Amino acid sequence: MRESAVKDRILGTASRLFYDQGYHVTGINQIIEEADIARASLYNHFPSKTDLLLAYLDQTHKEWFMALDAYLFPLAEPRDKILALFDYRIQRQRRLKYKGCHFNKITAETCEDEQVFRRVKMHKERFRQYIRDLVAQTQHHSSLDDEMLTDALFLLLEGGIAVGAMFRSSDDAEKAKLIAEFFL
Amino acid sequence: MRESAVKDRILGTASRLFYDQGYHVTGINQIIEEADIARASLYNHFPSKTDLLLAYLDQTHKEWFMALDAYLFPLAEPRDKILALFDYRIQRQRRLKYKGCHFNKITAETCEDEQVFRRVKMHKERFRQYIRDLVAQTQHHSSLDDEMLTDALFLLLEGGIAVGAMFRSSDDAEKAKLIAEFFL
DNA sequence: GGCAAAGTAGACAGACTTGTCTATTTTATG
DNA sequence: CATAAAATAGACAAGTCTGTCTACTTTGCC
Repeated sequence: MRESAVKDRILGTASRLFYDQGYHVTGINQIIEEADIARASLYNHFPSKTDLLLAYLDQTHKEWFMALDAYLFPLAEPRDKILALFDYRIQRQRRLKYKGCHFNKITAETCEDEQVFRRVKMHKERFRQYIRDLVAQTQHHSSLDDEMLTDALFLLLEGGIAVGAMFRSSDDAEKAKLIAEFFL
Repeated sequence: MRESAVKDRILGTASRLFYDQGYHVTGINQIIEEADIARASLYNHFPSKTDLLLAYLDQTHKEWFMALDAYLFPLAEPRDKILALFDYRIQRQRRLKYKGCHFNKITAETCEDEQVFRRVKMHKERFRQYIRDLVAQTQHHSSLDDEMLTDALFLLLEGGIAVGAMFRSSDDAEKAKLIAEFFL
């Protein structure tokens, strides 16, 4: 039997609230209410609020890369794929009302939890590797070597999204894309 | 008469805790305890926790630019000043244990407060302007125009610090500096 | 139909939260 | 020295938080 619909609704609601409002200001009571499920159901599926947080991070990580793969799939040229990385994140931010990167947000909120920290690092390192693989397939006319180009693209992307959150805008991510085009 | 030492101790303790642990997990009780002052003293100087937050942001903004000015003051060449921007932030992050930008952190925590939002935007826009002024004084051999170079530097800096917070490291900010040197 | 699993409703404990208030003591200054 | 301002200790209200528990109802499956 598939995962219960109740569990999905709990995690979905919690994820939305954790991202939109923040983890610490989101209470179990609010999750219960908005997901319209019983208190015991939540604690049956997730023994603690921390477990819910970790499930949120795992789920977000998984969904994030699946959506990215789907977004880049139609494109043939590695260079186009790299530029589409910017579009992917810009569109996503537009949909999410410019609240920034999920993993950046949770890092800013929960400083000490090692399990959270590990997931954040894993997600970002994997994204950097994703870029590295695309760069390796591209013949760019940049004076930077592949590794530095990878870092430049990664930092422009992360910077663009982070600044975008502070300005509630995609302007900086768009600028980041324009700058990236100069390298490629 | 100068501002009371008690007020300074309240704001100093609150600032440290807001940054280190996060705003929402820091309670008034903890601030009182660690600052070693009376409850009524806190509410006498700061009518609410939100006022304390705004004072924290104002104070941080002010101190941030003063320390930056002091850091760049000995340098003559605009190009050196630009590169020193990276060093300034790297050293600061090392001292702060790589918890990232104060304004990025508070943005991630408090989404809706317009007064917070305004201060964050103001701080970042002023920093961008700071870079823009330095770029205008530099004769760089970049194919990017002044405005794009400004954005590139700004985004590399912000990206480097944000990523550094997620990895608890200054590696990415160091890389950002190396990339920036190619432009200049 | 029967039976176990899953879900529900809601009370409850114990601790924490922000902010107010009173009463007292310390400090600074004319 | 006197007087006003500032700081203190601590009780208190009213609400929130997470997590546990009991009792009941619905659901799915053999």
